[in-house]
Amino acid sequence: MGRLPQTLRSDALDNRDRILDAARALFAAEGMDVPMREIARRAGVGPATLYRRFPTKQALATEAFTEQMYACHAIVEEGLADPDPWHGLCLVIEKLCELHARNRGFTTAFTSAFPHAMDLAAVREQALTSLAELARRAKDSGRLRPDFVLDDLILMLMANGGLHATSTNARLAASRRFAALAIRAFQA
Amino acid sequence: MGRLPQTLRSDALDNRDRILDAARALFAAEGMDVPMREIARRAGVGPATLYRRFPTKQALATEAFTEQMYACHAIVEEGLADPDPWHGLCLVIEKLCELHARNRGFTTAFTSAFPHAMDLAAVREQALTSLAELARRAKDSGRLRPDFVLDDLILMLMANGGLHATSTNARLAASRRFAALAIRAFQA
DNA sequence: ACGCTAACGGACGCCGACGTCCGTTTAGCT
DNA sequence: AGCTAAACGGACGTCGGCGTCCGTTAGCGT
Repeated sequence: MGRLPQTLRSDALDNRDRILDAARALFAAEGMDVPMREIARRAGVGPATLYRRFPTKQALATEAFTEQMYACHAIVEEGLADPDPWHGLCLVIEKLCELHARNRGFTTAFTSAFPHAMDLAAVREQALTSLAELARRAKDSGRLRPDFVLDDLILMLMANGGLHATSTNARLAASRRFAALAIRAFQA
Repeated sequence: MGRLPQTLRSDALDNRDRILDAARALFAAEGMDVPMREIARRAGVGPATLYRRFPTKQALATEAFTEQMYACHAIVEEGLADPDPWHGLCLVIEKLCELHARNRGFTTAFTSAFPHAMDLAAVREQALTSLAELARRAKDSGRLRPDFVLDDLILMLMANGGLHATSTNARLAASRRFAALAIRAFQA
């Protein structure tokens, strides 16, 4: 039972990065159902190389979206740092909707697609905790409806994912209007 | 160039009905991406028979959803008949959301999937006209926000389609909560 | 009852995506 | 420079859905 080397060769590492770049671009533009081979093609590698690094599409997606996941976290923290909690919450809603609108695939991966928690679950939970805290403060400030629950926001984010449109710009516009409506629904 | 008979034989007509039933059931439950063959299997016919009646999936969907389309129309008319226009509009929103939640496929067919207007366009337009009238009255009554536009409602319906869930019941629950939020967003 | 033909459905070939194997290339170390 | 094993990628077999052809069945009119 020989030990595998933990350190990738330089060319292998380079290919890995190119694969992730390609995956991110294609997932964002086309959604989660792009063929694995197209990602490989775009990255300039053979299918075998892709499968060697990421045995399954979920593994690839998990890796590709950690970046976006941390972006979500950052957005929430930023909102939490806002002196006006209601204003912070509004910013969070707007920015999260925009982020999701820019990434066709991220939304589906985030909400339904991957039932079993891809490793991002931890970050997700942390973000949710911060979000709950932000909501509590906003509620205290009297601007957020007292009967608001966190699930309402999650529901809205999931619904935001239903805004299909061929062009990214159209999706962005729809998403912005939707965020505005969501905010109106939440305010006291 | 022989003339084709305009009248279907009795067994053919029977099969046609069974195909439509199967299609409606499967489209509602599984969404628009069920294989044609599964519809045929469920209807108890061969693939050839299915393709003979409906050369394309869109043709089948168009026929299968006319019923739902008229249901939409009826819902809007019912809302229009309500003495309280705001209450009527709320009912319309709730019922439309529920209808879409019950039919996984209808939403996608209705919103984005079929770019070129399936024959239902006429009914759709008529429903939209009635809806605009209802909105006008609701606005006059002062309960609906003055800056409401019809597109906002369409946006919400599209977003409602993003509420994925494995079970129909879960989807229904989510849809109801969503409808309530939408109504809150719209009221003055 | 019988024949004509509409209608049926099993079977076929095609295609695109999948995941893997294996002969070839090349990075990295001496 | 030369060697070794890590890494590559083209090629392969499989699978599932698609749309069609053609030999068989059975409705309907006489």
